Amino acid sequence: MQVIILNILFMTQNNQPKYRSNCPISSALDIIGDKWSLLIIRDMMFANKKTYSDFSKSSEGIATNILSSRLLMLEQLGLINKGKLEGNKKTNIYSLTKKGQELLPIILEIAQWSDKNLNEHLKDGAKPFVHKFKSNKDDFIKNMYHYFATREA
Amino acid sequence: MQVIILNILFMTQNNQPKYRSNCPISSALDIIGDKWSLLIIRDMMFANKKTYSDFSKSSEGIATNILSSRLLMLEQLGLINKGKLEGNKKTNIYSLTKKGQELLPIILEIAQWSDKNLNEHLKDGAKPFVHKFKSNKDDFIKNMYHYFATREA
DNA sequence: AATTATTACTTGCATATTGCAAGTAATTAA
DNA sequence: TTAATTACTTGCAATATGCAAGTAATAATT
Repeated sequence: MQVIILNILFMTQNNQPKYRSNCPISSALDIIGDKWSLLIIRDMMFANKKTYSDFSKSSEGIATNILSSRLLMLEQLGLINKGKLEGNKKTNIYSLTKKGQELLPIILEIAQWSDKNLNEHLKDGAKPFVHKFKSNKDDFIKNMYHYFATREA
Repeated sequence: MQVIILNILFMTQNNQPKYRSNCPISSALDIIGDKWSLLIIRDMMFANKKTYSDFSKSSEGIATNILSSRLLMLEQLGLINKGKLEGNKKTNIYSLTKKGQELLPIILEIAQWSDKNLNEHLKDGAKPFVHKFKSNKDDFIKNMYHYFATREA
């Protein structure tokens, strides 16, 4: 019996994550409903961050123990992969799986919501980005997926 | 100086909520980046829940103290309103503000993501709903906003 | 070859948040 | 007049998060 306790979800005896209900919204929140998971994903998507130390340098200042547990959880749930570059045995390279990449529309809708509803305190830097997303969401998302793919190669 | 401590965000001396950074994604997560806030919003949107006891009967089983603090936070941040029905001095009626209603696209994208990526354990009941959303997102959202408006009247 | 730096963590402990059970005060219903 | 409902609060235990320091392996520098 695996005893790894993840911070949000945890594994039952049969090694299945335990969800609060079978509602799709609730179940997603069991995974990404916290302050940090989506920020790690954000940094992978938009800042091309790949390594533990990359993530630990986020402007929000994630604690290393939280980072560690989140990376493990995201990996176990299949949102990210953990790998190495050849010729380097030290540095772990984290990358988004398809399942992880597909969080993009959620993140973009969040950005759009904030842009509209929280802009008293937000910097204007994200405005052109959000504006472009709004003008043609499907294209924007398609282009981002293509960008993810080319980045890997 | 107001000393109300909200569970996620908290107020500074000048009564402004304190965000971790000025990133739109991080700032939204300062508000809705927890396991419960979006579930309350979900219940208001899709189950037409309005009262404290409505919310306390969610299938995920929110604790009443958490419910209480979340309702207060959502109200203070302008995502929901608190009111009464005339002729009833007891029951509080909570309703979504525009700011709160506009979380709909986020929630729908979350539902779509779960439908695709978590469906081992999800019930099929939400499938037609998600399918309809996918077929024409803009229309779907417009119809939902219209539904919210007519419900109030 | 030896020292230093970097990377990816873990550990311990304090603080904050959540979960649970019980209690309360103000209505409203029987 | 009593009972039930509603909207909470309170106390305490359990979890999760935050912070500082430590560690082991690898890689870079001298």
